[in-house]
Amino acid sequence: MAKRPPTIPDSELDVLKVLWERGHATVREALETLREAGREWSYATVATLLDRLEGKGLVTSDRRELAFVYRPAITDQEVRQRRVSSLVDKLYEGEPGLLVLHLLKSHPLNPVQAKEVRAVLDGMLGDSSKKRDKDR
Amino acid sequence: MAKRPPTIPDSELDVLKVLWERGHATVREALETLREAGREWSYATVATLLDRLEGKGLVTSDRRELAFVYRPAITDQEVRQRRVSSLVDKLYEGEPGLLVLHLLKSHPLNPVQAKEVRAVLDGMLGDSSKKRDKDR
DNA sequence: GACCTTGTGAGACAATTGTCTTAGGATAAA
DNA sequence: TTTATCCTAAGACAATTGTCTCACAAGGTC
Repeated sequence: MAKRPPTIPDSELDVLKVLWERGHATVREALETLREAGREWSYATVATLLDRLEGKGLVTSDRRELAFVYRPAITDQEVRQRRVSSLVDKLYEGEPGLLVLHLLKSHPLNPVQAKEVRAVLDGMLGDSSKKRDKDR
Repeated sequence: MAKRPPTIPDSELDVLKVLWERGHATVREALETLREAGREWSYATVATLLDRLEGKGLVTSDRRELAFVYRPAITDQEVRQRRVSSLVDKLYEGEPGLLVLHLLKSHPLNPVQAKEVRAVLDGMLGDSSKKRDKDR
């Protein structure tokens, strides 16, 4: 019975992001980074959030010198993965294609990205199914 | 100051989905549909959820005969829109393209969808930017 | 009328989230 | 060593979410 992955509330996510960016941080360092990013939290709030993240196994801590140093124990990719899968399951009938279509329609890409995406798609489809008749 | 849109917890979303499917429903009808879909909720729970949804302005109710009849006041598209935007903002630096790329890599599409997506992209890019050199 | 069946209203209650206060241990500075 | 700092521990507290219980009203049934 795999217990389902812990939820990551937004506030905790913001803290986690700091750890991803910096690799590791003490409470105070995280606080400062967050301040710079516009989050007006108190020291204790950040400490609580790191604590909760540790409780969920999403960060680890080890005591160096005075303060605890926290490091992420989950990657940003992993978190994205979870969020996306959950979104697809909940609102797109488990069909990632529907989400992609929706995205393209409602959130237009810039040309550079669009091309990049198309390249990936071409790769995925493989030559046989392409409609590049001219090449024949 | 537009007050930010209300959050829609998962349980409420499940109820909302029933209304989208059916167009409208009483508490009992919603309960039954949910039961069929595997949700083992009590009548009161569904009533509470509909009530909360109404409090948030996401459904309306009018009393026909005995029971209240609830109808969605927000479309599924709207909800999807919100969730996707929030995801993009929170985990993809506001760049929908990054999400699309991620999706394609981690959740492969079936060929039909892939082609459909490519068609949309081609439309979006317009002829000028295509790399169909052969046409020149 | 006395009784069910359905439905609503009003809350209860625990878990999670968002934020902070306060007390006390270590460390560094005077 | 007295003070001023910085850190953690412990928990407070309100809002939101997930679920439910219970009392009571309105409509049928015998």
